[in-house]
Amino acid sequence: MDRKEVIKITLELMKEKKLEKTTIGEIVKRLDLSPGSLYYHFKNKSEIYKEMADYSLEEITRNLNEARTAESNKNRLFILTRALIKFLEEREEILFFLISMKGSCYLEEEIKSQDFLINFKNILLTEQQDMNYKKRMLLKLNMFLGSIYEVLYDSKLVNGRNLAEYEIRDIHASFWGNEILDTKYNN
Amino acid sequence: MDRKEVIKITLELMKEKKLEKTTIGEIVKRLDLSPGSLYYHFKNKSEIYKEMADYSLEEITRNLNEARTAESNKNRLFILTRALIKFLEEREEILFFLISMKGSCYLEEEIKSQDFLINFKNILLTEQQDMNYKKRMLLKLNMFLGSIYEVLYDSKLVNGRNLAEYEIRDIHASFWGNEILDTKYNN
DNA sequence: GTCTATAGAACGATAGAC
DNA sequence: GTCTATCGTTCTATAGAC
Repeated sequence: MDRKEVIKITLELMKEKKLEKTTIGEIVKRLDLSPGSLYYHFKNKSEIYKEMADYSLEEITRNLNEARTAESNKNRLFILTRALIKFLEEREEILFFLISMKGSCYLEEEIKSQDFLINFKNILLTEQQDMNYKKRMLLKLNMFLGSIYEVLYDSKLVNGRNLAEYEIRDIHASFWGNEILDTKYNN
Repeated sequence: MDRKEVIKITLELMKEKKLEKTTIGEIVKRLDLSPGSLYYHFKNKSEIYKEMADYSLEEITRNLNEARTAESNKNRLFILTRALIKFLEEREEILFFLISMKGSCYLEEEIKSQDFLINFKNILLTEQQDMNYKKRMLLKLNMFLGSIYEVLYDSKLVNGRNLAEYEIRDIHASFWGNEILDTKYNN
C-alpha cells in the first residue's frame, strides 16, 4: 500500500463528497483496499487528515520554490502570486482541503493555520526586519491567503473557471502593488 | 419549540464540536429536546444548515445597516469594515459557521458563497456603475471577505484575541484606503 | 501486510402513542 | 406538538485468519 496514494485519493474524494461524507468506508472503497489494511498504516482518521495537511503544504512549498527559482529578479511577488493561484486552480483538491479543514474535528488544533503562513513568511521576510514590520507583514500575508482562498472558492470550486490574467494582476496589485517588498528579491 | 433557538444553539454547538461532530443527537441533547420534535419542525439536517446560513446573513446585514445609519458621512467604509470585524469577533459562532460551511455536504450548492456577497454589493455598488467596474469591485469584495475570515480565524478562533485598532485600520487601508468608493456615501 | 468479519457505537430519520 | 422507541444504515476501529 502506497501511503501517498492514500493521501492523494482521500484529498480527491473529499473534494467530491465534502467533509461529512468522506468516511473510512468511502476511502477504502475508492482505494480498493480493506479497512484493516488502512488501519494497519494509519492509526486513525486524524492521522490521515494530518498527513493531508502536511502533503498539501509540501506540494505548495515545492511549487512556489520552483516558481521562485525558475524566473529571476523582477516582479518576484507577482510570479509567486500567480504561481500560487495557478497551482490551487490546478490542484482543486488541495484548495478544497485548505478551505474546509478549518471546520473539521479530525484535524488537531496545532496544525491548522499557522504552518502555511510560516512558509510564506520565509519567502517574504528576512531575518533583519524589525518586529513591528514583521507583525504587519504577517497580517497582510494572512489577508493575502484568505483572499486567494475566497476568490478561488468562488471562481474555481463553485463556478469552475480559472481567473483571468487581469484578475490575477488585480489581486497582486491589491497586496503587493507598490510594496517595498518588491525590491527584496532584486538584489 | 423556538425555531430561532434551535439555530442559535446549533451554531454555538458547531463552534465547539466542529462539523463532523455536530450531529442531530448532540443538537437535541443541548436543546433538551427529542429527535422527533426536532424533525417535526425541520425536514432534515440540510434545512437546519440552510436556516443557519440565512440567520447568519440576516444578523450581519442588520448589524451593518445599524452601523451604516448610526454614523453619518465620512469614512463610511471604515465604519463598515470595523463593524463587520467587531460583529464577527463578538459572534464567534457565526464566524466559524461562515468559515466552515464551505466544506459541508449538508449545505446545498446554491446558498453557499454568493448570497453573502450580494449584500455587500448592495452596500457598495450603485445601479449606474458600469459592468467592468462592478466585476472588479466584486472581486475586491470577495478578497475583502476572505481576508476578514482568514485573519479572524487566526486571531479570534485560534488565539482568542480581538484585533487591535491599528490592525483594523491596516485592513481597511489595504482595501479601501484611497478608493473612490469612499465618496459614495458622502452625498 | 492484507484480508474478512464484525464489534459496538452513533448516525439521520421515522412511526405511533399521547 | 412533543414524546419514546426504534428502524435501517453507516460509522470508526479492531480481531484474527492467511
